Amino acid sequence: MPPAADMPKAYDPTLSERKWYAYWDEHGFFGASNDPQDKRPPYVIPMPPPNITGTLHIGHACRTTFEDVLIRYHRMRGFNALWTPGTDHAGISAQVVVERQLKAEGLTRHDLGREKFLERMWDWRRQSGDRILEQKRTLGASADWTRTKFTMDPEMSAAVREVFVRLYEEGLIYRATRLVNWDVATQTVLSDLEVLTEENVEGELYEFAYPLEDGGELVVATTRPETMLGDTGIAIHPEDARYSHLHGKFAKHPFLDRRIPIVLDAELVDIELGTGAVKLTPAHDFNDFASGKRHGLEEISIFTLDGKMNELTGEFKGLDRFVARKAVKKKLAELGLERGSKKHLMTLPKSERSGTVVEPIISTQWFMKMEPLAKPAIEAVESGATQILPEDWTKTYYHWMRNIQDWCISRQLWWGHNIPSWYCANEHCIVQREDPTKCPQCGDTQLRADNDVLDTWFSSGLWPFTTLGWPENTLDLQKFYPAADMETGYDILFFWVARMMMMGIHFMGKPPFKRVLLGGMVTDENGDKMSKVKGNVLDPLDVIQGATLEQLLEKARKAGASEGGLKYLQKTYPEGFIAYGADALRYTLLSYSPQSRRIALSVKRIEGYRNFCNKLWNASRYALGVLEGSDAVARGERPVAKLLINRWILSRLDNAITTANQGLESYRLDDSSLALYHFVWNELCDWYLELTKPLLNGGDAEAARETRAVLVHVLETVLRALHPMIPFITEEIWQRIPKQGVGEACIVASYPQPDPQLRDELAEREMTWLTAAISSARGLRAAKDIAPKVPIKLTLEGDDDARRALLKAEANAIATLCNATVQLGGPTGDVATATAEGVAVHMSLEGLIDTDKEKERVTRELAKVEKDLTLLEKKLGNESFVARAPAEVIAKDRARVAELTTARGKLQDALTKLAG
RNA sequence: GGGCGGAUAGCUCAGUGGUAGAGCGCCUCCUUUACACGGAGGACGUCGGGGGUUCGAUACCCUCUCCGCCUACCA
Repeated sequence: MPPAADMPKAYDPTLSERKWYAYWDEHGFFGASNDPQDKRPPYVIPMPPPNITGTLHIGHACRTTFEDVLIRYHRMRGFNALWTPGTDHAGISAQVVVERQLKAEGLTRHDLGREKFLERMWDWRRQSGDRILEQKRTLGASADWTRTKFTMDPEMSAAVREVFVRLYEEGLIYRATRLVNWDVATQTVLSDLEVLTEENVEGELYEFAYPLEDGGELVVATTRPETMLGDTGIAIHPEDARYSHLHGKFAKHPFLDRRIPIVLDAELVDIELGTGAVKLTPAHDFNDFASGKRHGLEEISIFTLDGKMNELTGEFKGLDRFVARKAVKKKLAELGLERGSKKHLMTLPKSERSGTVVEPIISTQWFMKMEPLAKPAIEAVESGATQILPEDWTKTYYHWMRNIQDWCISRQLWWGHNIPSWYCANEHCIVQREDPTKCPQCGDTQLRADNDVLDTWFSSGLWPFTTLGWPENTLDLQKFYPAADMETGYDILFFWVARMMMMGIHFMGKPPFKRVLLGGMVTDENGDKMSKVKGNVLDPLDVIQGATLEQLLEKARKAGASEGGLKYLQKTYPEGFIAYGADALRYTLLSYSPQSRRIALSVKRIEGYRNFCNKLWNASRYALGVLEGSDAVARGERPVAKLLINRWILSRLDNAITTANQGLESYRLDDSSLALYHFVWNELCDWYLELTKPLLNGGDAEAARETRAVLVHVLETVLRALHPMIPFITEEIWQRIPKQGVGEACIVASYPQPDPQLRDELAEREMTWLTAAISSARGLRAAKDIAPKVPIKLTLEGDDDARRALLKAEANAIATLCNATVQLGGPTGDVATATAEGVAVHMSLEGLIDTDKEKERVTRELAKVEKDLTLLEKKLGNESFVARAPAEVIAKDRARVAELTTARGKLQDALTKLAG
């Protein structure tokens, strides 16, 4: 392999162009190749097939990365990383996007016609599928096994139909006429989860009077005056003395020929609120509907499906519902029935799909009973059969599952699985697996198919088993059900995960996965949800490959960004992005704690990890340069080390590897990545590499040999440890390392494992003394403003024999790192003194003018020591503490007191000298 | 109204019953032979307020305030 010489001085983030693939055979043996054309059988496609789709969102980048790290880790541990990754389900986003496109063109799907609309849906899905594929590939996804299927594939459709019919036969799916949420723009029913509420909309609480049959009037209040056209009752509270005489009487509808009964309803009416009398519109309000059922009131629908007034509304017929609101108010005013109006803050239910105000209407729809399905799904989590991580979410899961309502599964859309039901002339409903030719009840052959389709989440909820060939008992099904991990965002815990749990348990007898890993939602750096309209969407490809502002604007425009969105882009990224590389983006995404619900992705942070990659790159260049021409070779085993720094770095390496493994095993990838980051930058680069320099140039051949052996081992090992997170750069460097018997590529090498035997506590303790001495000396140099080039004279003093021995042994290293001449002993002559970790460093001030600055510095240091000392002495003087605190805590504090006391003495001496 | 979460350095966030951590930002110095995408040094926190438990609380319990998210309802 080419050595360091051909490595550019700066890390090139675009090296992700060079990619290594893993393959495996039937024995689970992993091999590797950097030739994408390599088709050694049984070659496993390293990428999902191109027929996938989904939203374009950096959230997917996050999940792809998380998943890929786990895959790579498992592979390196030697497990067959047969993985069942999350699918991109087939629905909602595509419909929203295409419908938005149509809206922009001034069209609705009805203008386009069913066939053309579906064509357009497929087009969009193909495009977005290609795009996601590209994103995943660029990010380095290396799945050994993918199982991504499109829920609209024909075989899926057959499975969906089977599920529907079975649930119908079991009585879990039924047809009912109920009040449902209706979207008047797209003309479909919505499930509760698809209705969004807009907070604190300023509305009007309008009051008007119903004339009573026996004379007089009853004043009611409403935020929706037009619904009075559908009023069939007025409710009063049974204990309301103001109105009790009206019970059983009737009001007269002012415009329509209708008698309106006055009923008592303690459940609905709040005496304090409004006028204390409630108009009832059972056909258009959920509470009124319930109240209407209690009192047997008529349900009169007054809207058409597109949100206009229907033929039952007399003169208002044909008006849009909001126009009708004004017209009704005008008419009431003319009749002298208006009784006032107040401003009223309320929440407005809107359709997630179209953004229009949702209208409750009475409609016949398909429903699914949820309670019998939810119960075992709750039990699965309670028993631990399925674990939700982070665990906080289990509470939310239980809460939702325990309060679950029946699910309206039919939609009046054109994109989705058809509901396998048919109706004859007598309105008999037929549900069966094969298309029927005649009605089994009346023999009618003129059958009409149900035009409705199923809610997207119905088929998505079946995904864990239908993609594996269900209802056939295939090998795949036996092998891959249940999956180990389900990795997704918490925002679809209810939509998708909960439904997969219920359906999986119902049809397969066990929950579909052992763990549910919920990641946070990726937002922009202000914590706002990414939205194409707002222009704050970060495309992973732009971050990885770089993009100019013009490119960003162009892309945003295409995606339908608003003017404000474009301005946001211009302001936030005036220069566009430079290429940060896939490794940097991956490392950034991993560094966020999975506990947090929000991942406020910041470009600065990505830059920080790009810098880390550069650091690693250059550390490797140094190491490879040092190794050149030597016989040092990495063998995957720890070399024997006698020298302090070598023993120390090996011990610290083991520490980092321990934490990395723990993190990977507990899905705390943030812990793993932080531990390795810290090891590489703050231990390997800041200390070890610097300390190898005096050893390698010191003329001691054995020391240099040992150091090279350790250096190559540490570098090779840490690259393997980092590989799952930053695969591109680690593979690139790893291929250049002189090594023997550690495999053909990092992607298939083994993951370093911790070994408690490798810990060297003595070395770690001694190293704290050494670094303390060096840092103290550097601090003194900085405090006295002595340029690095000017050599200084240091006298080192240890509190005990162990420290004195260490300082003596490492005098040469200290001299090199501090550009100093070093001797041991107490302070002589004019010196500046610093102490830490039981090590005092005296810097000679000969030839330097003594300044007040030095006094100031020592005084400050002394004050700090004394403050700590006072605190500790007070603590140790507390009898309760000494009596009750654990012995080791007390011993630790006592040792610290001793150390601080010595330090105080030295500093006081120094101060006296300065004064004298 | 109900549920869940959060409040820690200027910003974004980790964390722990034993005298506070990271990244970015800030200040000073340095182009030293791996790295200026760098190095050395430095400043900065009554860990939201108030109670309690404890020898000891930022951490555990209670309470208040503020902020998110989810959910129900508002004639």
